[in-house]
Amino acid sequence: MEVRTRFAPSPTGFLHLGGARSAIFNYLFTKKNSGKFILRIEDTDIERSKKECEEDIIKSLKWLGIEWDEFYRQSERKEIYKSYLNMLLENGNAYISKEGDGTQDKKDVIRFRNPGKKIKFQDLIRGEVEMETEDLGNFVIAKDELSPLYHFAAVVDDAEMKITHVIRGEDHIPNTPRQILIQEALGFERPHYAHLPLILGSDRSKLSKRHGAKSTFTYAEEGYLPEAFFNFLALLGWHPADDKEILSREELINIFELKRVQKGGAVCDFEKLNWFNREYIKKLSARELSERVKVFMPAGFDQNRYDIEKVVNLARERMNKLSDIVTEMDFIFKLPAYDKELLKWRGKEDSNKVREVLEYASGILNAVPPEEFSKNNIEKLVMPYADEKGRGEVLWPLRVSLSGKMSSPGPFDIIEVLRKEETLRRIREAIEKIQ
RNA sequence: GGCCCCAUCGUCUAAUGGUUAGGACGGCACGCUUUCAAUGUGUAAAUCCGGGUUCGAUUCCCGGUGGGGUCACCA
Repeated sequence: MEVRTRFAPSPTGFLHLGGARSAIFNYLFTKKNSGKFILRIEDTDIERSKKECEEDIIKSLKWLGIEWDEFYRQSERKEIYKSYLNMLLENGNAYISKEGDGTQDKKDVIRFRNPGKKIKFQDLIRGEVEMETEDLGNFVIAKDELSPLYHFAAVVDDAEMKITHVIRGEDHIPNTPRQILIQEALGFERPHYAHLPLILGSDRSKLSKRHGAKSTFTYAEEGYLPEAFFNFLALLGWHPADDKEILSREELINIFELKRVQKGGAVCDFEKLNWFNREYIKKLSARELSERVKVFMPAGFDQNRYDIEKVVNLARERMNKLSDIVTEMDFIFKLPAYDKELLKWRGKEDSNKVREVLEYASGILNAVPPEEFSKNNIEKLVMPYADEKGRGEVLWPLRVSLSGKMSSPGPFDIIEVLRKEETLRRIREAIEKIQ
C-alpha cells in the first residue's frame, strides 16, 4: 500500500520550529517510503485563521525545500464534512444538543454520542497507549452542519485523503482516542500513529508556547542556510545509528526511520544551530556564498568596488549566519572612525615608533605595482621587516590602520582586497592621525 | 487536580543484561598567532532515587521523584 502522510497546520500562527520539525519528519518518512506528502491547511476556525499565517507556513516550507504532492484547505471542503455529519446524525452517533440530553448549550451544536469505552492504539514511537474516553462526555464535533470542528474535520480528511501514517506532535496524544472514536463511528480504517516528542525551550517548556510568534522564516531572514536548518531540525529528536551529523537531505531520506525517533522532548540548542550553519557555510564555494550573501548587504556597501568573492572568503570563518557579513566586513567598505590609541600595539607603543613603522610599510607598498598587490607578494615583502622590528610592532598598527578595528582579518588579507590605492590611503590617514 | 507521555554529560544523543558508558555542540587548558576567527591537541562533564528480577543492571519490572503535555462551541 502506498504511504500517504500529511502535515496539517492551522493557520492561526506562524510556522514555529515544532511545526517545521513535524513537517520534516513527515517529509523524510514519506520520501524514504516513496509515498505522497500532503499539505492540509486546517482553517475550520474562520475567526482565528489568517491568510498571512497560511502564507508564512507555505513560505517557510518552501524555504526548507519541502514540497507537497497534494494541497487542501479545509475551509473549501465543507460539503464533504456535511455529508459525513449527516451520516452520523442519521445513524444516531451524533445529535443536535438542544434536542439532546439536557446539556446547557446556548445554541444548537452537534455532539458526538460517546460510547465511553477504553481506547487502545499502537504508537510507532511509543508502543501501546491506552486511554479511557468516558470522561470526554458527548463532545462537540461541529457548531452546525457547515462548521465542523477540528477533531471531526481531521478524521474525515485523514480517511478521505487515505492517510496511512499520522505523524504529529506529542501534544496530540490526548486527542487520538477521541479521533479514533469518531473514526469507528464512521467506519473508517485506522491509520498508523506516530507521536513526536516536543521541541522545548531552554526552560523545558513547549517551544511553540514560549516563542509562539516566531516564524521559521525568520531564520531565513537572519541568514541561516535552509540546508543547515533542515539538518539541524532533523537531528532534534532523531538520530541515525552512527555518529555522522552533517547529512544532506538525500542522506537523511535514506537513513531515516521512525523507530529511532526519541521519546523525550528535546531542548533546542541554538549554539548547535550556529555550528551547523557554519559547517554549511564552509562547504559553499566563494561564488555560491557571494550569491547568498548579497541580499544581506546594506545599500551602503558598494558591492562592485571590491572583489566580493575575496571579501566573502575573509568573512566566512567568522560568520555564524549570512547576515554577519555586515558586522564582519563593514570596515572594508567604510573605514570606521577609530581612536588613534588603537594603533599602538598593546596600547603602550610610542607614537613616533608607530608612525615610523607605518611610513616604512607605506614605502614598501608604494614601490609595488598595483597588479602585484596579492596577499602572498605583500606578505613576502613586509614580513622580513616585521620579523626584524617585531611582528606585533609592525603588523598590529598596519592592521588597525586598514581595518580601524580591534579585531579583524590579518593585514595582508585586507590589503589584497583593498588594493593599492585604498591601502595607501588608509595608511596615510593613520599616519596623520598619530601625529 | 484528573488523564497521558517521558527520564544517559549543561544541550542533542550512542550503546549493552557484563563497556575505561562513546560521539557532537558548548565549556576549559595548551599550541599556532599582531588581534579576532579558523585550526590542532588535551580535558572536565551523565546513566534521577528506592526496591525487586538476575551471578551481574544504566539496560527488564514495580514504586517514588522530577519534567512535560492535555483537559474549548481552538487546532
